Amino acid sequence: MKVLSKGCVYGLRALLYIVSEKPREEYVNIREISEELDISFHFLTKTFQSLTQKGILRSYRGPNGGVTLDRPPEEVSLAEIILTLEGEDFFDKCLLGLAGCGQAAPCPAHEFWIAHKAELRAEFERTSLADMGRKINKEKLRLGP
Amino acid sequence: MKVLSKGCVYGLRALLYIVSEKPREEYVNIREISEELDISFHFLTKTFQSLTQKGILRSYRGPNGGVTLDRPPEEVSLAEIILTLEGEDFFDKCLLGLAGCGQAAPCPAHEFWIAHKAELRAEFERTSLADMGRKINKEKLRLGP
DNA sequence: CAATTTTAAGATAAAATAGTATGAAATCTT
DNA sequence: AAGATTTCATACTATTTTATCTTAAAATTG
Repeated sequence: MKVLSKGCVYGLRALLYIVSEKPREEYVNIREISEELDISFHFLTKTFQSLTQKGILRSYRGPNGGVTLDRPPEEVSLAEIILTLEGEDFFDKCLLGLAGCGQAAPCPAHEFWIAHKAELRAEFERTSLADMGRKINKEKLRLGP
Repeated sequence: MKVLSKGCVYGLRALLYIVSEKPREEYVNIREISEELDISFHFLTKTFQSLTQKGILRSYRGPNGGVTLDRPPEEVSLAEIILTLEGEDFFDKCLLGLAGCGQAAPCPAHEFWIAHKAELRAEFERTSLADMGRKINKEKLRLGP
């Protein structure tokens, strides 16, 4: 049950690194993060662009530039990060992948699947970056899959 | 949030077709199912092999051969079908895809993710093929994604 | 024995995902 | 102002996964 794409996981790990290792408001060099977490620099760069556009990160170009959280980590939910990196329709998919599935023509799994997705979304909404940062296991952040 | 592979979805749709359209114990021609549901015959064939090996389906070769449910649909859970077609480790994966994540070295999402997977699994366990068959929307079964 | 139908394994193709390359724009240092 | 640094943006390539097709074998029927 692979739920998140690699890009999304990279983004999450990187955000957790920033939250747990760096002072708030300090611009962190992307190259440093990529080396520290063993993630391709250019790939991470792309992921960060989406997070910057969404207002989760703030960026600064030029020497000593980098990225930093644009808001306190308490105000960034896991849901927002995932929706940004996986697409806003993340929670809208039918379990059986049927395009026409919906209130009007529900698939046999529609009812319970919709309830289940709502629960999951709520859980993701109430989990903030700060919450996750607190639970972090620093050694593990850098270990890939 | 794509959770199931196409093979798994095909298998489910095909099982639902058998349950809802055919008398119990009657061998159904695989080619017929593949044409009726617009699924590649050979692909479906492979999927059915797994279901047969698992004892969900029973098969019969030769003229008028085919597949039929090996057990009453009340006794086949959605969980069993999914575990068969997606692999037995379906519910064991870390949200962040970290190989080392577990009780000993939990990732920041470990706790709630494990609870969530358990719930989902329970839901899948108590949903039977018969339950789903009852909710079926015949036209929709054949529409692809 | 000939026709039919599932089983099985391997090759091929298509799609999705991941990663790379390049150059432009912004900012800093001198 | 010039040159260095660093993010931004887009386009391209490679890899992996998923899906499909090909071929041939085994079982069953008539």
